[in-house]
Amino acid sequence: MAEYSPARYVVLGLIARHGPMTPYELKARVEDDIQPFWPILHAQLYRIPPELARDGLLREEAEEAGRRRRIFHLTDAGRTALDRWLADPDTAEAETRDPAQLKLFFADLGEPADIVALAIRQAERHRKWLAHYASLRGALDPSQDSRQRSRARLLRLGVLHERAHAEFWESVAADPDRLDD
Amino acid sequence: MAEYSPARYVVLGLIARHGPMTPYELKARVEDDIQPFWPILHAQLYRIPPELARDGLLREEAEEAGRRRRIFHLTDAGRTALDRWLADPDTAEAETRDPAQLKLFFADLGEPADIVALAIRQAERHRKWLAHYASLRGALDPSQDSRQRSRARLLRLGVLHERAHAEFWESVAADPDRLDD
DNA sequence: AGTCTCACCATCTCATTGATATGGTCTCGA
DNA sequence: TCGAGACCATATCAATGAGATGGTGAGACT
Repeated sequence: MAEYSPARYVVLGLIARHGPMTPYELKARVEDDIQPFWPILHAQLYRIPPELARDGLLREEAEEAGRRRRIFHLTDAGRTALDRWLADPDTAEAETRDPAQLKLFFADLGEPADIVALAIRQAERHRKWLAHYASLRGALDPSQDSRQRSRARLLRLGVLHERAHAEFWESVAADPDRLDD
Repeated sequence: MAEYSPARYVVLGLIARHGPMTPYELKARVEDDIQPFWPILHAQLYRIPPELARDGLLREEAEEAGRRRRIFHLTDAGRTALDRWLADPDTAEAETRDPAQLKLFFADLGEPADIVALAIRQAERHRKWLAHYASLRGALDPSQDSRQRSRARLLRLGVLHERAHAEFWESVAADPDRLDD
């Protein structure tokens, strides 16, 4: 059984959920919903679907009229691969790349005032994301269907994550040497 | 002024803090302390120092005896570049790549039981990291010096982060449809 | 003394992704 | 009808990812 990168399952999953799609539509959906926990450059979304089609997990269909965009459909093989991935509770470790934590790590090499300036900006940034996730969540009606519930579940993590980080940076701005949680 | 990637400042910072180093020592320090918020493949730590040396930010010195390892020293130009980076409160956005969140995002396409299995593993994983950070923090004496305080500050974020995630996944395992925080 | 073994250390290669520039196409309003 | 701007797609080159491979030296053991 072939091993695919997570980005490929993003493509399979989006098409499974929303129906046949062009790379351009994939790009829009990834930017809106997926970027925060799995960033994908838009160019990738033009490279990946043809590869999946070559492997039989998608089927390409050229638009008849006008722009003749390339529309990708899920095949049975694609659905099977997706199901297998979803059913597997094993996952690779999460990876984070946060330049702000890097600067904090090396803070002892710089001026004490730098920490505060950094912390103020970070707190602001995380507060913004927190508000964003909270408002997205507010717009949902999770009693509706399993898709809304799925979305609400993940947005809850977004809220908790951003809240923890916002509070951390705020506390650093207020007192860089605070020790307790 | 040239723009360097964060990985380069990791190299400059580690050498600034601990003195002249070989790539192998860099590798060990990165794995121990930096991996969680800025992963770097070990091969990079053999590519980057010669590049920084070419640009004058490091100076290479071959070991005299025995293994003749390549030892890299910080130059004045390197120290200046590092200081400028540390003093700049602007940073790029943090990036996260978490396959578990991806599976959670697409959970509505799979079986309800999959969510629970996934959540149990994730909770376990985050609990482990939480214990790890807590114990590292316990081993510090932050009244000592600014380096220990710096370390303690960042470990506090690690603790808060892992706690938030562990609690989230535990709550998902217990009740996948829980809505409140 | 020889040699064995393991930890230590370094580099190379090929595939994949990152970053971004470039360029075509359609719609709509002036 | 002809611009302007949104929509859409691909190409290019650099950087990083992933991991295989191989040398070196110190101490253990015969």
